[in-house]
Amino acid sequence: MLRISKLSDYGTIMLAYMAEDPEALHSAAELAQSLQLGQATVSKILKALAKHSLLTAFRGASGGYALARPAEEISLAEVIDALEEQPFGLTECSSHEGNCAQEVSCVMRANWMRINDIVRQALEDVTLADMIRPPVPRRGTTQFKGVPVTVRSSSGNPS
Amino acid sequence: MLRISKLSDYGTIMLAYMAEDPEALHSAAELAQSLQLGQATVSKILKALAKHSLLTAFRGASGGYALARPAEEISLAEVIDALEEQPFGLTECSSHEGNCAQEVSCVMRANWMRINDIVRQALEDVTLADMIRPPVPRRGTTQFKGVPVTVRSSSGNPS
DNA sequence: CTCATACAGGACTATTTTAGTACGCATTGG
DNA sequence: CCAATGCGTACTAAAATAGTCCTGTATGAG
Repeated sequence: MLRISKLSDYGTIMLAYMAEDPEALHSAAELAQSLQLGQATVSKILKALAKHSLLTAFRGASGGYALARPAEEISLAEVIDALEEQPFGLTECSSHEGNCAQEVSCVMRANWMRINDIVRQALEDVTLADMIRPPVPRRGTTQFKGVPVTVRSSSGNPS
Repeated sequence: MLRISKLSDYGTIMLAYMAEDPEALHSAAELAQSLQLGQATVSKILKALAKHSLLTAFRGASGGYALARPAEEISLAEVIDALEEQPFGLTECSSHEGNCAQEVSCVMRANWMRINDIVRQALEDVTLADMIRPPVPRRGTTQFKGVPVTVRSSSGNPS
């Protein structure tokens, strides 16, 4: 379908949870407990996130995980990249080229890729910090209506 | 992952194929032949599309299918709606409410829904007519209206 | 120094989803 | 009438996903 995997979903929730207390070290056990998820599963997700440098792991007794970066700098796209198996792309064709049997499908590929970009961008424009913030119908400027999200341009000197 | 099903992919291709010759009646056999797909599969997809009024079916000898509407009026969102099982939504939570065990996840739901809207919109903005048209790098026409994809924002300001 | 705790990495199993096929029924043009 | 073609549904097969477990390594506490 058109849905992120449960692992990514969990991962987002876990990261959001950790983002609310970025200083603390969170162990797999704690997270599993707090979020009511299987410990083995939580552990698996944490490992993947650490491997992709979204989390920093501390081993040993009283170890655990902490966000590797501020929540404002972690986008959903990164989380998904870390936890989904397949590359990214709405269609198979959009991720790897080559095996289109038909011309029509090849013509469409470029179009799919453009749609992909839009989705991708939407995911990149939202950070963990945004996710734990109450709904915000609009904040300063358009929140993430396909445009600027982490808005700091209200004051006149964006970039 | 984050990918439409093969059925939707095929469906899009099939519709695009038909859109190139909207007057003609296309039988399942013909499509299977032309697009090199299994006839049973093609047939299954056609049925679903007809059921959702994207195609009009003609039974009996020398029957077949034809687009129910001009290609300009059929969006990818409709195709996907017709061919995907689950409702639509990047997360489970965004489609049906209720079972969030945690507060964090509930706070996030609204945010996911916004992201959903963006994706949805991107899919609604593209029609079959667009898909069979060559790549079209340009924006600002009626092509991929609405959603500017070029925005940036991944700069976090963690203060 | 030793041990319990906690992460690392990988293999494995179970479950769920998706893809693909089959088959009997209904419709219709020739 | 009958062969072509769609209709509906049930079923099977394959693949992807989710979830578990085991063995190894690091490290803080006692």
